[in-house]
Amino acid sequence: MPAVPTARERARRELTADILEAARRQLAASGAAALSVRAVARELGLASSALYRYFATRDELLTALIVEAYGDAADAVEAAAAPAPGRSRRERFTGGCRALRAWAVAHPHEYALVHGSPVPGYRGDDRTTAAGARTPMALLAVLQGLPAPATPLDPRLAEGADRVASAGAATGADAVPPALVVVAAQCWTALLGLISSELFGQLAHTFDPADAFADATIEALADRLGL
Amino acid sequence: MPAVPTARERARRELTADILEAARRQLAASGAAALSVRAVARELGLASSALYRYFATRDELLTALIVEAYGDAADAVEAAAAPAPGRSRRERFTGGCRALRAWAVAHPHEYALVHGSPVPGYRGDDRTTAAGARTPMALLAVLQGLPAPATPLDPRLAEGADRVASAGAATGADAVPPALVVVAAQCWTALLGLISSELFGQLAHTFDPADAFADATIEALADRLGL
DNA sequence: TCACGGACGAGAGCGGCGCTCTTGCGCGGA
DNA sequence: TCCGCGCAAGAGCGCCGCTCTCGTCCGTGA
Repeated sequence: MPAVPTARERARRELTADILEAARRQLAASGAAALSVRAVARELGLASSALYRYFATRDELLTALIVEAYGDAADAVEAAAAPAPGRSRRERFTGGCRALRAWAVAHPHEYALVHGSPVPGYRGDDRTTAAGARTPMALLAVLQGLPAPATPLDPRLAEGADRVASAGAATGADAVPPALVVVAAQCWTALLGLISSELFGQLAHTFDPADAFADATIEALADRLGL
Repeated sequence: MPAVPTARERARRELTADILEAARRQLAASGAAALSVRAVARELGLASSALYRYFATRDELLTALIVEAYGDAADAVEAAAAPAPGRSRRERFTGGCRALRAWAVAHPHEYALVHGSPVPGYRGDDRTTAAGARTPMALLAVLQGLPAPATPLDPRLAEGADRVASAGAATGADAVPPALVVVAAQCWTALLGLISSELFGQLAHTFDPADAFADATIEALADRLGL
């Protein structure tokens, strides 16, 4: 590994980035199922077989996009949920939630890719699960130092709550009581349900457009967390 | 339309049913994206072109399966949420929610078909939205006669709540105060989020297996509705 | 400096897909 | 009885993911 990369290495890196960019564009335009290796190659003026030197499989290309999407969403949420002067804990939480919804509305295909039905046959690997943990952990970090809810912890949930807490400890999101971790997880699934329902048309002809409904729901989640 | 169907008509009906059955089997085995007209035809010993006399398009076949899936889920939920001697309102609600989750766990591909990311390019039509309304309406009907929650109705949500209420009036699910309709809709999206998170692997390495987590979440929803 | 190995892109090709069109056949209403 | 329509089959089009082979050219070690 030389300090100065060879022309080959530079070219490889650049072409890899170009492929990802074209794939990203196709994903945003038409969704994951419509993303085809051949179309990406066409857009780049390459033979489709050439792409397989960079991504062994369509699934690998998709995995790269999934990791990217998780990262984009997490960036937005972390920025909105970060501590800031004059920003209350409740505002950090609701801001983070709203940021995730806004990102999802702006990037529906990317959201569907990571939080919709898994692409058939696709096995999430460590890269994707790690990338996917960032956003919920950012929201969990907001709850640090909050008192446990009045309702005691269901013993059947203790193991899961500990797993979450220990995962959060690595990212500084420890010191959240297990019973609160459970409530937080419930709020997390509720938030995903809210966004998915809106994007996937479950709210058709009811609360549509859904801005007010989303805001009200997020406030209700904050209430439930005691924020 | 004769009282006695001709042999042609009988044959057409039977073959249509056979096609749906084979498609159902493929869906359950491999998911919606893997369902192919050609494979269904192969299973039935037909030329693939013959199937297009019965379903003009792969999407139409998928639509029929979607309507079926909605119906199956609604049957299960309605049975569990129906009034019964010695069954409290809370039990009807939580039973209905648990029934939906149980159906989803038993039929993950069907659940993904109706509540996952929409099949790209697929436009839900009136048939699917009508079929999809049955389950939430069954749960809403449980709330008939319940008092409105303490928090007043957000005026921005009044229109949507009215739409839901008027849709529910046709199915006997009227007499639910608008503010409660909003909370019910929030619980509905939360329930979908709970089930989707479990099925689509968002809970991986945390609350997995998710039975206890699901039960606790459903009880929390009942609490929130004042049941 | 040169020769060789390996990375590279192009092209042909395989099997599968959704979907269309044509062809020939047999049922059923006039 | 005879004609028309519904029907299944087959060929075919353009797409897909993926593989293999082949000629080329870069980069490195001798």
